[in-house]
Amino acid sequence: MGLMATKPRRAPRRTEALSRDVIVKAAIEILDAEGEDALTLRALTVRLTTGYGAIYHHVADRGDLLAAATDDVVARLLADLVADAEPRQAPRALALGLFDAIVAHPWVGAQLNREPWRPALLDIYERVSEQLQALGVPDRALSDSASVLVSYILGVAGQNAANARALAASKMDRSAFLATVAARWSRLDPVKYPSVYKARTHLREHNDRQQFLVGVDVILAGIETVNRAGARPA
Amino acid sequence: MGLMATKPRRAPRRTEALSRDVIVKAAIEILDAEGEDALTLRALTVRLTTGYGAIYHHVADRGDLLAAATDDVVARLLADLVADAEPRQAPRALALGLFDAIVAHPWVGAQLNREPWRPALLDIYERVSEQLQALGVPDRALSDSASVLVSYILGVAGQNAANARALAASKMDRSAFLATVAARWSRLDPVKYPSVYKARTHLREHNDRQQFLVGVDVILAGIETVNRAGARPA
DNA sequence: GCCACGAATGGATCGTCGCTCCAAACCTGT
DNA sequence: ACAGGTTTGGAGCGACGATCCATTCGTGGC
Repeated sequence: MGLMATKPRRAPRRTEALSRDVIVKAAIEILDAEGEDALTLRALTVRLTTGYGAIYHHVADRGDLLAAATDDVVARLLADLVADAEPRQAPRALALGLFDAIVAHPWVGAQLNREPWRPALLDIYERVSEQLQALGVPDRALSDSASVLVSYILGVAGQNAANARALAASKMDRSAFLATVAARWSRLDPVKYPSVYKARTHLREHNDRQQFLVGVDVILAGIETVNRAGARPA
Repeated sequence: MGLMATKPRRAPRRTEALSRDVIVKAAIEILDAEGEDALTLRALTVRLTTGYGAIYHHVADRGDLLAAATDDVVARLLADLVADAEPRQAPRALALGLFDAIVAHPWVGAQLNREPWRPALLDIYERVSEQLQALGVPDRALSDSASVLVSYILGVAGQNAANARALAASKMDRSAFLATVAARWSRLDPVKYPSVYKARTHLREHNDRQQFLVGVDVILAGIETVNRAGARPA
């Protein structure tokens, strides 16, 4: 075996140590920049200039990584959202903070829906419960009330994630995409879909964030009404 | 070229004609029996004893197939749900019908969340709008009100789909799975999660269906309250 | 009666994915 | 110096969705 001068030595080791945290941060950057489908283990190895083994040494699997990224974003958000002094505004502020975070990171919305038992959603549920309790919701109605609000937030989060995915897949910019959607709605049969058809004119002035807030207000009003009226009939 | 007596003839053609509808029905059967991950094109070719080409001739791609299956289930459901004469009960009946359908076909919940612009959800939105209108919700508040309810339903649907996926992945039966979940909740830190911890005792007597209905009532009460109180301040 | 042509079909094949596995490289204590 | 454990890099596996093309069927024109 003579000239093995240039035998394919394996690549040198990374200088900075790898860690679960470094990997999660890199994952978040990929997710935010290119969407959830872009987070592949191969893309991660390229970005971190490492191999699969190194990553799987710190992370169980892709699901674990997505969950860790979601927990990270949600935990940071909840930490930043200091409790509003005004109890009546507190749930709104919390909900709006979640909404904004999910708009900024649509993949978080998808993940919360995919695995609702992970810490991220538990934290959210806990915070919502506390604020509803501070608002005067009786203990016996707390878990039901919190569930309604959390389910609503999850629903909106999921739709937001779906829209972001569709936008990314269409490879158009935001305004062109919205125009396409509006055009498709206008082509709907007004006989089969009278309500949807009527709503299409509002599409231009439509504001997702404001509509979300209206929904929160409706639910808060409903919680109040139900607990005031139905004060334990039994 | 002597003895080609047993040259590998391709398999004979199917006798009954293939069609988009036959394929969709087969997909629904697989989805109901084995969950959404089990719907692979290979499984479909086996079940239909055919090849990929035949399927892709009738169906654009896997997403198209899932959407078609969802549209089929939802359309059948909405057709069966004849309008309740009593307007106050109509939205509840609709919501409950959707809930039951999604419990029976958890993959429908996931798909509604994944692609909320497809006909299935449009139909749902339309029906909800009609019934809210019949209930006396003013036109200007219709789209917002319908959105809240639909988003809530979507949120619950998504959680249900997630639970079904987790149950299937765990390969346990339903009661063993619930016991595992309850055990995990009991191990939560009561200091960090006081509200969740308090709610754990209700887990035994917990009824998803009833909780869903409570949520619907809360939202309906909220819609009514908001529209009574805020009668156009401007 | 036959043939030509489009529609329908079966299956080999491709590229990509998540993940496993193992040897190489590194670290640490003795 | 060296042994044992930890961390790293990357070849390779099986499964997936999707494409592609040769084959086969059905059918309308002559």
